Amino acid sequence: MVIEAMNVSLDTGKLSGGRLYQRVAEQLAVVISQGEYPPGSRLPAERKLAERFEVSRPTIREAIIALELAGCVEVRGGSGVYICDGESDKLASTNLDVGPFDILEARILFEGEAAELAAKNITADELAEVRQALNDMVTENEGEPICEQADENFHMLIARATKNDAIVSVCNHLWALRNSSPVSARILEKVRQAGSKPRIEEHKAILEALEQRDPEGARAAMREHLTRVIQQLLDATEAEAVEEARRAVMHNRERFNLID
Amino acid sequence: MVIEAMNVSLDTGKLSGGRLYQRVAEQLAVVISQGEYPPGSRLPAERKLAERFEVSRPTIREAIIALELAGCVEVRGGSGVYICDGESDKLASTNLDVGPFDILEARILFEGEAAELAAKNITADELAEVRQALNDMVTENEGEPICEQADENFHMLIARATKNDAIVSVCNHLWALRNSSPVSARILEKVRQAGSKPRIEEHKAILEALEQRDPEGARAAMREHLTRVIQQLLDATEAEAVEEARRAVMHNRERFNLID
DNA sequence: GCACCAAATTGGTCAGACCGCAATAAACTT
DNA sequence: AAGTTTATTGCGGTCTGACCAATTTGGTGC
Repeated sequence: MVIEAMNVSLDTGKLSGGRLYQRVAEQLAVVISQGEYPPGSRLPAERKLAERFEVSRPTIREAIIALELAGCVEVRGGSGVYICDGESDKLASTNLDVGPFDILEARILFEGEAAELAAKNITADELAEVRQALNDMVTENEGEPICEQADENFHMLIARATKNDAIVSVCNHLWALRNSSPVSARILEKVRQAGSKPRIEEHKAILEALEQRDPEGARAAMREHLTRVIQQLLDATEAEAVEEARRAVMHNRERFNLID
Repeated sequence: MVIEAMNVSLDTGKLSGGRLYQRVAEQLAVVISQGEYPPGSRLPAERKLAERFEVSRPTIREAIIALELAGCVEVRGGSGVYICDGESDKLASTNLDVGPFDILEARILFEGEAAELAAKNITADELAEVRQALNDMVTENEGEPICEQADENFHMLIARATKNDAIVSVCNHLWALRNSSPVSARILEKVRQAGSKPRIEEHKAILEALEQRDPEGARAAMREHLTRVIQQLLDATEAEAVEEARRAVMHNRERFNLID
């Protein structure tokens, strides 16, 4: 028997992840967070859900497993799937699709302060590592992925230099947000195409401030750097006139006139 | 056709969870961590794994999804399943047991900036919500859990007032760290016993700065508040002379002489 | 009203099939 | 011989339909 696969509609636009189960999990999370199934209540049977979301039962099962691992639901064999009353924390932090502007703004605020603290606590060894990351960015500027990696290393090394695990964790979180957001991915791709050589000088300024143990200077250099990245993003997205990106632009541009 | 189900041996003793996929995921995680499949390498095909673990392919898929959500592996459609060079990324951000001092220090840096931004963007409605949260803290100061909740609400509302989802996400993350850390829980419990009335005044100062749309004042008030919390933590832990907490004290006290 | 058992419901798992993508090998072109 | 295109192979992705096991439910008889 021939099966017609992939005729799934779900044309409400692609949500996160190319995987079907992820889209279903997200939809499921939405209807749950909207209160359709209050905490403690039971979700419809897998078979019904499969019918409702127009996917097969295995897919529904996978989505439920995702929610289960996220701590949103509890599965009791033979009985049903129950919504945990564990707030919507998990849902919010997992599914929140944060735009690149928000992420960069947060990084300005946070990494600026982190750089200031790092300048006070960084060791010679760590300075060497940061310098190495900068070198990687310079020498391998053609190989995009490596450059991206070096960029992340640069910033994470500074975070680590603060000797504060919470700061490391937050920076990790921000990079994870950036990498997981589909919107971010698309916009960042455009920036990548436009080339980004001048970033080197800005990173260099940060490094020099750190080397001189200049907290204020490090903070300023970091904010300067990230502000310029935002500026570049604004230009890139404006040139493309991407619909939703444009909305973000208008929304953010006015806000950024207030910063610095 | 009649299928012989549940004749699976797996008699290596019951592992976690009654669910098959969880046991398989655990076994898989073990063989991966033992180096049988080094980071970057590819896992055998799902069909082979199903054969090896004596389960069906759907079960293997579910186990792989669990590992994927845990950040241990990456699934590339049409290609295979690859072991992530894990590093500190997912594991660290999930398991990292961050101490309360680090969290508070990060909050000083981040929430201070967030408050500054919030003062610029907060609306009248949001101000009312913040004021309500403060009231909850005052009136129900005896009921600890409610007070805790009101405290969290107070800070999260300010984060939301920035209109920046990334900031909301980060604050969420910091509170999650605080709540998930066993060390934090223990130390915070001590502080709770010592009473914490004066916090009200500090929160009030933050609210007033927000009401006056005073960015600098809001930042200062927030940092003042959190700095005092740290001070209280330091005193509480010193009085108790908790071993590891004391180490943290020594480590942090000298550092905080540099801040502000 | 209560204990008990059978049917209905639900999750758990399985086997086999088809689809589209990705990587590699083979054939072709230059 | 080197580079480019195309066919092949393998893999994950998903679907279907079935059966198993545990729970729930409703009836039944006491």
